[in-house]
Amino acid sequence: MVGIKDIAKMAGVSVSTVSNVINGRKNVGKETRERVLKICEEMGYEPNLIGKSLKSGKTNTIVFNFSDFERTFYLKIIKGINDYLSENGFDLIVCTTSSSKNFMRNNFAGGAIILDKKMDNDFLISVADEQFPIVVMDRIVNKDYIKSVIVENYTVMCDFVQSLINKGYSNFGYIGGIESSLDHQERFQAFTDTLKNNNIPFQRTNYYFGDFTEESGYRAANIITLSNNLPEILVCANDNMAIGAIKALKESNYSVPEDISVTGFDDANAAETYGLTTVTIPRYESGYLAAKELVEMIQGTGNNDIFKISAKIKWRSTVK
Amino acid sequence: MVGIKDIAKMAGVSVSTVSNVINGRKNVGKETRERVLKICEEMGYEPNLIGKSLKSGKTNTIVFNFSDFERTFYLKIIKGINDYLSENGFDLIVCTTSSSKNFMRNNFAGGAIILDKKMDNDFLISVADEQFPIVVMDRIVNKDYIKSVIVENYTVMCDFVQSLINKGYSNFGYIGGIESSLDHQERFQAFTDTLKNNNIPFQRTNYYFGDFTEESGYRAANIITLSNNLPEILVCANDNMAIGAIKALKESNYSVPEDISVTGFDDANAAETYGLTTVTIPRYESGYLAAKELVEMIQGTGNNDIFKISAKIKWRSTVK
DNA sequence: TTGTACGCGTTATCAT
DNA sequence: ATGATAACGCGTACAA
Repeated sequence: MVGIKDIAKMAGVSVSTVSNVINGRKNVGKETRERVLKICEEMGYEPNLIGKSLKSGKTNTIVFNFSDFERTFYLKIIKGINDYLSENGFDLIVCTTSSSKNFMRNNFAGGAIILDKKMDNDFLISVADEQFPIVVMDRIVNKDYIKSVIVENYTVMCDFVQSLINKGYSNFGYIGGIESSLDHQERFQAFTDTLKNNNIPFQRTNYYFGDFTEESGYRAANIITLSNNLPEILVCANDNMAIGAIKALKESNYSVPEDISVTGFDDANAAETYGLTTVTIPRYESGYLAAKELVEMIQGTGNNDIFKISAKIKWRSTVK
Repeated sequence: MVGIKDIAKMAGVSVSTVSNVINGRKNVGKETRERVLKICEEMGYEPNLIGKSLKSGKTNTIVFNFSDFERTFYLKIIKGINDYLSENGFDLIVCTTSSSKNFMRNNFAGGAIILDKKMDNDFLISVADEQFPIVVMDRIVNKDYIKSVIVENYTVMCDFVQSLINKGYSNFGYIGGIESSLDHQERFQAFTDTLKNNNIPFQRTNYYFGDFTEESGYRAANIITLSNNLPEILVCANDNMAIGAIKALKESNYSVPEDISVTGFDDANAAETYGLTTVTIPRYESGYLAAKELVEMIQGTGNNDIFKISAKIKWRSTVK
């Protein structure tokens, strides 16, 4: 590995001169500057990030933390983040939780975007400061230098359910889950609130449990077909469960949407294949905006208000 | 940020003693050890990786480089890599090309796994050495300390086509593409070689061009339906094109596989939905094995023979 | 314009 | 058993 020292030796100057040349300072003679640059070129010199960040305490590296390898839309978020950061001269490193913590504690990185729920709030609160701001996605953390970027589930879900009511649906079933994520709580709250505002009853017996996998939606729908009270429409907390439900319903010879309508949430890749009516979350854009908010905090122009991303209803064929 | 120095001050000992405690050396008194550990705990001390690798010149960090955000199976590869590395005490950072280069040039990282084709061979050859071995996926680079991990396309494709011939097919169509990736070259070579070995003619007019997107498969199949020579079976170079072709065929009222059979390659997520007969590539395993090979090179027990991953035929309903 | 000395966090070596 | 110090690669303040 060729370092600043080697260059200095070859150019017959001191390391500080090399450092000055590399960092574009003007206190170097033209002839010396050119000679040093030429040698750097020839030797393929690249500054050592370790030495650099060790000394300066500054860095252009951003950490993105995630861990759910099942959700393919995470790639879209990463792409959004990557695009904004590379447009703005930052390096991105993507890590899972344990590695992320390593890179967040030293001043190796200049900020982080956190998606993984396994990354606990206490840790984030302990490391976030002016020198290391953090953006958290899909959760809310109230602390200086921590900004929350969340999907506006509540509003869109209210709109969605209201639209369904306007279409004439009144007998609703819901497949949710035990998972108490903020996302899901909001979706379900919006669901019940909107029904209540329209004086439409919703009985707890019409709430079915899943775990957000296709398999669990399949099981839930099989149970529903065995009940003597088939809802007109089955609202599912995500697409995977909705698709599982559709499979089960078809196997039991129910037509969708003629006999029963089904909706999802996420607009996963498979949603289009099944013609599933669902809610599109702008994943790429949310990554891009999260990165933008982070960079603004780093540059001192940001704030830590909650940033809400709006979603859109995607009407397809599983609803009449 | 709390460092070894702070701990030393609080415990009233020297930094060396703290270092010795942290690194589990036995030359420390029991009472001192306990006191230091307690303070570390209280202060939330974590060793600084930068200082560590600055001193030792060694690192447990591995770079994984990729950039194609469209291929969702990349997540499976990453998971495979991540699992092996975390089981073996390495940290993984995932970056796109430009950032990757930054982290590969200093001794910040101890090795790299390269998937992105944009990362040119010349660069890889220039940085790979004993201190920084590299695993390349889906390409072959002949150089010490660079190991190639590739999917064994040729053999499985030969088996696949031979099985189809054994089933009685003899009039083949092929949707390939201009992309001259090693992967695709091998698949097509295996296709033509196997036909030739069986004395089955394949005319160039039965080769249709796509660009590996669903859309291009759709267009290609529409052209095929307009020809007066519908093949018995349409072999596609990947699943996306096969699915596009199936959609086009169905829209033209051809039944699959009754009127025409279709095969893909990849076993993408949607393949199961369409009942597509295809070839499964063990993505997770290939990531896991790539990481394993890299770690072995780092530990000096590896070699740079080409590592071939075998794929399996997945028979579904689009073939008779 | 150039060079010297120091500090960043850690570990290894040598001394006490 | 414990401590003092040099070293890693770089940037920078300050001296020459």
